[in-house]
Formats: sequence, structure tokens, C-alpha cells
Amino acid sequence: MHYQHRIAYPEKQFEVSPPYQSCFYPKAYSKKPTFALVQNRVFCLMLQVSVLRDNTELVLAGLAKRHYKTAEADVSAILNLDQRRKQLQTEHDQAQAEANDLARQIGGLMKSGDKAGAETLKARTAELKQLTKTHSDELVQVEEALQQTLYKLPNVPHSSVPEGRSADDNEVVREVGTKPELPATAKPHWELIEQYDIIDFALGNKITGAGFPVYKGQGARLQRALINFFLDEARNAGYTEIQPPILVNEASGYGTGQLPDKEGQMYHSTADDLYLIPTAEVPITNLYRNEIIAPDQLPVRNAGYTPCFRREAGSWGAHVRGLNRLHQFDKVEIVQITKPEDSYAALDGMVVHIEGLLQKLELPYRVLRLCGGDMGFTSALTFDLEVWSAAQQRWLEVSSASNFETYQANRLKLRYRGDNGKTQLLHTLNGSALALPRIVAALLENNQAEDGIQLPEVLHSYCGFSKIG
RNA sequence: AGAGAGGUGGCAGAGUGGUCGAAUGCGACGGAUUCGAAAUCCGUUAUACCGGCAACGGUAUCGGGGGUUCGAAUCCCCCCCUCUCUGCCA
Repeated sequence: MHYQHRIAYPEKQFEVSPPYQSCFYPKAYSKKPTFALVQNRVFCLMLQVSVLRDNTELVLAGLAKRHYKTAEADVSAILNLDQRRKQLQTEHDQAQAEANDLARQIGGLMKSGDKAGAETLKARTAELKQLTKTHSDELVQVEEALQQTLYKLPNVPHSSVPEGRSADDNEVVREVGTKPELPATAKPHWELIEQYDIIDFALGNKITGAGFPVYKGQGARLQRALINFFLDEARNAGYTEIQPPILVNEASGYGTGQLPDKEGQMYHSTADDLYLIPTAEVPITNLYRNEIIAPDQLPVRNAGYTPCFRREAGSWGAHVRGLNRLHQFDKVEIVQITKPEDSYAALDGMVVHIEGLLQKLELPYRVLRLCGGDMGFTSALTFDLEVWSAAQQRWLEVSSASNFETYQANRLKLRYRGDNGKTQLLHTLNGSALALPRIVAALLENNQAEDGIQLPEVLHSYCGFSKIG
């Protein structure tokens, strides 16, 4: 008996263009000037202290959506520390200015041979020296405390982010494609990969450990095919291909927000103090750390394939069999850097791009808007894309596309020069396009048949075969 | 890994204790000249923080940190990085 499934999509689903209409966001967000003013302050300058100071109520309301318990205490601590910081800075600068002036005078006196006059002035410089030392010591303490607290504070969610505590509260934006009906004899992918001998967990376990599978034969070729397919699609969509290092230094970890929040999630090479990247987002976004980008270079659109490494300590258990969760996996990531006013349109575009990939792979999927409680630490708005895994009868997350607004840019010191000639923080975004393992799981399960696994058309030329088995 | 050299503004490259945030050149920007352009000439040309509505003023930054000194790009100590040679190596 054959039970081959080709999912039937309504034809229009394949038309990513004509012009994509944003259906995700309140219309007010993109255009309305009244809102734009608020947006400009709160959402474009997020987590700069000045913003916290001028928009405390809005920030607190946003953080409440995340159920971030100590928001009020943290914000008020930040404001107090900042006030103290300014005061100290002013006093310190004044004392230093006087000292500099005296030093100049002393120089003049020495030159003219007035030793005694110089000595008189030196008495005052000694006092000033003590004063500036006291000030700068406290200043260092205050700034450190300020930074520590700022680093603890997550991004403020976008206004469209729904209330909610967990993944159950995420909003299903849309569901596309038809779930295949499999017979009772259908196998989950971990049985299929054994049956066809394409991925070997035992071997990976032998040479490395659990969560490091070995891809063999058609399995390995499928991996390579998917990577090439994703990269080609990204290039066609206007992204520049990047091949970054997969070890990064500590500064990069802080830049994109993995540190200090997710210290334990990354593999750390202590001998060299380098981290194995959990996603290509880290190196590709950090390319622009501490840069001022010329406006005509914007938007930056980069894509890259890398292996990704995640310790995922403590999160093993049910639902993580087979390819569902790994310590090492392959992923193609897309990254954008845009002007603040362009970032939400860019996020739309990224989601559309990712949907295009899933449609070409003929996988049923759904798009979720993550609720406040389920969003990542650094994100202002995140869409997850999940594919239907027909044998497991579950949705599997294969992509996450986020707008970080200025949150990462503030840490990265990533700016451009605005029309007024002043430097201004940019917005950063990224999305998986796509993560491979769960795509493979869904492809295997959804397309299984007695005589093998029929791959979607688009992969045939990339693989060099059309069927596994 | 061993030996040596070096890290200065967008780049190149001076500066070895006192108006040095830093000569000079290139590049970029604005202007003059030109029908237009090249050439030439004049001017501008970093970032962050503090104060100020602003104009503007102050402070800091010459790889990073600490020290000496009234005063540090310049002297001393530690660390990091880059280059050259030797060794090793895909």
C-alpha cells in the first residue's frame, strides 16, 4: 500500500510577492505620527537610561507583560544611580578643569623661573587630586552598578505583543498548508533514520556525546542540500552571504545579549576564553559592533550558515528524542540592520522569506506571535515558525524571527548618522532561515511511504536524488 | 611555541614630559574658480559623557589597565593584539 502525501497548498500561498501587506501589526505602528513620537522615544532608544527616565511608566507597563518581577525596583535603582552618576561627573569634571588650568599655570611659572610661585599653586593641585580621586572612585562604582542593573533588564515588548505567561499563550497568526494524514503504522523520524541508516546517534555518542548526531550517506547529502538551498534563497532575497568564525570572544557575547543572561547555555573554551556560538546571529551581528554605518549602506542584510552549539543544560526530557533537540545543529541565519523607522517592515519581510522556504519545502506550518512571557530576553517582538511533524503529531519550532529594536544596538554601540547630523542607534533583527534538524524530522515523517521518503521537488537537484531509501 | 619589531584620528604617517585632540599627506564634505570637469585655492572633517533651550563650554579618549609627576601620546610596570624570522601545521 502506498501512502504518499503531497501537500496541496492554495496556489496563492506560493506568491510571496506581489507587495506584501503587513497584517501583523496595528496599523498605527507604521504610520501614525502621534504614535510615532512615542515610538521614537520608547521603542527606538530602548534601554538607554534617558528613555527609562523620560518614559518610566511606559517601560514598566511593557516589562509587566514579561512578568519581570523586579522591574520597578530595577528601574528606580537605575534612575537613582544615573542621577548620582551625573552629579559625580559634573563635580569631577569641574575639579579636573581647575587642576588642568593650574597645571598650565605652573608650567608657565616654571618656564619663567618662578619656583616659589609654582610651589604655592601645587598645594591646591594636591587638594584637587584628592578630590578627583574620590569622585572617580565612586563614579566607577556607580557606573558598574548601573551597568549591572541595565544588563539584567530585558527588552520592552512591542505594543502588539500579547499578554501571557507561557508558550500556551502565544498567538497563532496563521496556519498554512494541510496536515498529512498518516496511517497508524507511520513512524517517528528517529525510527526512520535508523531504518534508512542516514543519521546515527550511537556513533555520535561514541565519539562525542549525546546530542551530537552523525549524518551518513543520504542523510549527510540532505544536510548539505538544505544548507545550499537556504543560502541560495537568501542570496536571491538580497542577503549577502557571510562565513563567520564559530568561536567568539566575550565582548561579542555581551553585544548580542547572550551574556550575561545565558552564560550556561554556551560552550566555553576556557583556555582561550572563547565561546562556541549558539547561533550565527552572534558573529554576524557583532561584525558591526562599535560601528557607525553610513546611511547609504542601510539596510544591512546578511545571511550565513554555521553549525550552532547549545548546552541546553537541564532541559532534557520528554519531547526531545531524535532530532528534536541537539547540542550541535546546522542553521542558516538571516540578519538585518535597519533604520528605526524601517525595522518592522524588515521583520515582515523576514517572516515572508521564511514562509517562502517552508512553502517550497511543502511543509505545513504556522506562524506564532510570541507572548510577553515566552519572548526572548533581548527581543521586542518575535515570530516563531513551526512545522507540523506528522508522526509525532506536534508542531516543531524551526525558526524564530525577532526585532531587537535598539536593545542590541545599544550594547553594540551600533549607530548611523541621522539627518540632523547626530549619531543614532540602529535596529537589529534576525531570523532562522532555517534550522535544519526539525526540518529534516518533518520532511522524513510527513513524506514517509513504504518504498522510501519522497523529497520535495525543490531539493531534488540540490540532493542529487529525489527519494531516500 | 622561540627571537625581534610595532600598536597614534577614515587611511598613511610625524611627534619622546607642558596651550598635543595631536604636524603633514591622502581621502571625504562645503565653497571659490570653470560652460562643466580635472588641476588649483580657501574652509570643514572623531567619539563618548557632563552642563546649557541653543550657540557653546567642560571632561575623557594616541591598543587595555595600573603607576611616577603640578602636568603623560611621550617615562615605569602588567596585560592584549599585530607584523617579520625560526619551528610546527590543514
